[in-house]
Amino acid sequence: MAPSAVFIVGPTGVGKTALAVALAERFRGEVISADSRQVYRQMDIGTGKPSAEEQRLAPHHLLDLLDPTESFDLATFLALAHAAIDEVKGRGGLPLVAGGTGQYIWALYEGWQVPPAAPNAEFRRSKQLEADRIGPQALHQELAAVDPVRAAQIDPRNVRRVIRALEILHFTQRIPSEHGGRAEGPSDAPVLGLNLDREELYRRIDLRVDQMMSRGFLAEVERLAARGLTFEKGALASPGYRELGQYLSGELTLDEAVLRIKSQTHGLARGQYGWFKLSDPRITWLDAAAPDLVEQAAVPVEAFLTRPI
RNA sequence: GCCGAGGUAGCUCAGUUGGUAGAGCACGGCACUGAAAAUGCCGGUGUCGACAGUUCGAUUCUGUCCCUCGGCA
Repeated sequence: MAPSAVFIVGPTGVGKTALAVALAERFRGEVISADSRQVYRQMDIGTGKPSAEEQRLAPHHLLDLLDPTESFDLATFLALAHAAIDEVKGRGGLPLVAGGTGQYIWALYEGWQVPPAAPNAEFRRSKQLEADRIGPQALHQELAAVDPVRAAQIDPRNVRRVIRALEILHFTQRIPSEHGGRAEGPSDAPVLGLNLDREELYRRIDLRVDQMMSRGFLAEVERLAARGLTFEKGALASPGYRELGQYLSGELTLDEAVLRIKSQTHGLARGQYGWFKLSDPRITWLDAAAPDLVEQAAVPVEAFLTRPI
């Protein structure tokens, strides 16, 4: 069985945190964040991290674990999330996994077996150089020669994916496509999806970006930039941080940057709907704008808590 | 009121020596098993301001009108 927890999913800005906190208060729950950027310290405003008040109302896990210079990944998330879930259950609480990182959510829910090859920066760097030299197609053929199955699944132009497959091959000495699979059977854990029609969602996102700006987002980015951090890759290669970084380096005016943050965040939300599909039968979709949202969400949670074991 | 410039996609614009049009951004969709807010892929969404004239055919040429922006009054 996948972890017995309640999952709360949906695009950025729909109110996942608020619902998670409300359910936590009601069911003695604790929130486990499934968010690839909220794990970073010093990235508070731009990641929409739960406020101090929200964190006071309900215990939160998997926030503020790393410095923005460090890297985080799926396997680390899974280990930490499982540990947090066990810990919460151990004290009789209800784990509420809430977040917008689709890969993390489904990997946890479905029990993915991640190929046991830790990222190797040196390997990746040298393969990237190779790709620059011989071209993405040639690198892709290198993979196809040993693992045509995996190669067929990856667009040759997606160098990053090709390199990852080669990395698995190199460090495990096993064919990449033979890895993977799921360790656990289907889960009966409820997955609550928060939905908002696109126009309304964009309106809320735009409003939220403006609020972030008035709450000191720029100062937050200035502090990071002052440390000499770059915005091209890693934690800071994210909507908001990237654009304000471009403003600080003079590539954009502040108005342009804010406009771009909004549209980039719209794009993020669109991408999240790719992971959380309205047609997915596992997801119980709720209207995020419903006045009785918490009541509606409580129903499947009750059913889950009182289910026969 | 006069002179000039201009009205083409949601926005900023290009273009058609007459054969119903295309870029960027925006927007829509897809993939995803240790970078995932990452990375890669696909898609043009349109009364070419309105009406009339010339023409086989007008977004393109002509006329009138409407609107916008400058300048002069």
